[in-house]
Amino acid sequence: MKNIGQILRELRESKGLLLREVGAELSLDPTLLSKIERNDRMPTKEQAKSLSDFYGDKKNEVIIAWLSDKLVYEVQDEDLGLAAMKVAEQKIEYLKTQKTK
Amino acid sequence: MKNIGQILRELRESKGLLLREVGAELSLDPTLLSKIERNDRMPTKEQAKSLSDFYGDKKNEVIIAWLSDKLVYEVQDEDLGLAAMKVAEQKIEYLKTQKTK
DNA sequence: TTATATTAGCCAAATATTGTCAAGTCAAAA
DNA sequence: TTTTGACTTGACAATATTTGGCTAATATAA
Repeated sequence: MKNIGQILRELRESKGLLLREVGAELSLDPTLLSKIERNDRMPTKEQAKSLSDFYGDKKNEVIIAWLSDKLVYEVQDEDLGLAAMKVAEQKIEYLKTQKTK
Repeated sequence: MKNIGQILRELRESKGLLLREVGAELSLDPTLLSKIERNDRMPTKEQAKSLSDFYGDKKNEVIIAWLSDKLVYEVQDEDLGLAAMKVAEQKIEYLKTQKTK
């Protein structure tokens, strides 16, 4: 159950790349990427997208980690967070059935 | 599976109150409350709190609807939204076990 | 019609997020 | 020990988003 930062750091290191190398490739300031990998900054949607593309495999894993981290952040200090999460799940499932109509 | 706006409107109408009456009670501009009840604006945490307090019963229901709506909003047009939601749930459950230590 | 309730549009103020720079730490190489 | 290179940190300006609330429009009912 990894967070987006961990995943990105592991992916980068597994390829032996430097922050500045990935940064150059994606026009992303290396210090910003550093923050992202330490979960100090949340990547924007575009950043998450281009990072997941860049690392090729595990695209969905990256996006899911990013999205789920945002969700956790949203309810992190709410007593009813978990309950709300379950309701939200049902709402999404319901919306899905609606869309197919 | 109601959204926050529906719930608030139903609660208000069930008590026969006007937007301006509830607004006056909570120092909330009636036009803002109108937007909230139509899901045009998301109430702030404080507004959600004071509204749930105001309506007394169903406090948790109001808060859960509010939080879950925010969560749904966060992933609404993401293909992986539901998958991310499930991961987020696990992350929260994990964080809970950590806190009790 | 007139009065009252609600909704819609708009925009300024407040708040939050983002990108970037300069300075800092740390470890390994020279 | 000094230097080098990779990364981290803190601060701040630029941007973007959210919020509150005004005025005007619309609806509903007497």
